[in-house]
Amino acid sequence: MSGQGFSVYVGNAPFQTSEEEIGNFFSNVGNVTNVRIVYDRETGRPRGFAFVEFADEAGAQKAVQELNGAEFNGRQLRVNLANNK
DNA sequence: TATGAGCGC
Repeated sequence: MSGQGFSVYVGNAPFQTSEEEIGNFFSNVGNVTNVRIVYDRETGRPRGFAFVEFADEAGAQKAVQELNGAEFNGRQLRVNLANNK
């Protein structure tokens, strides 16, 4: 059925936010194993979204349920299951 | 000193 992995897509994130802050925030719903902020290859600026990887898929799904729409540094986060390439 | 939908080094 679902081929989705343990990574979640985090959109609408503040431009000035570190992976540590994101990991700390998502650590509330599960065991975060990795956080990757997506930067632009051409300019090097943050593109405004990131990916958070969880140790378990349950943590990823809980992050979607609990943190999707949650406020983070004044922005409302968009959390969804990542494509997991 | 910037920007704001969307899926990646």
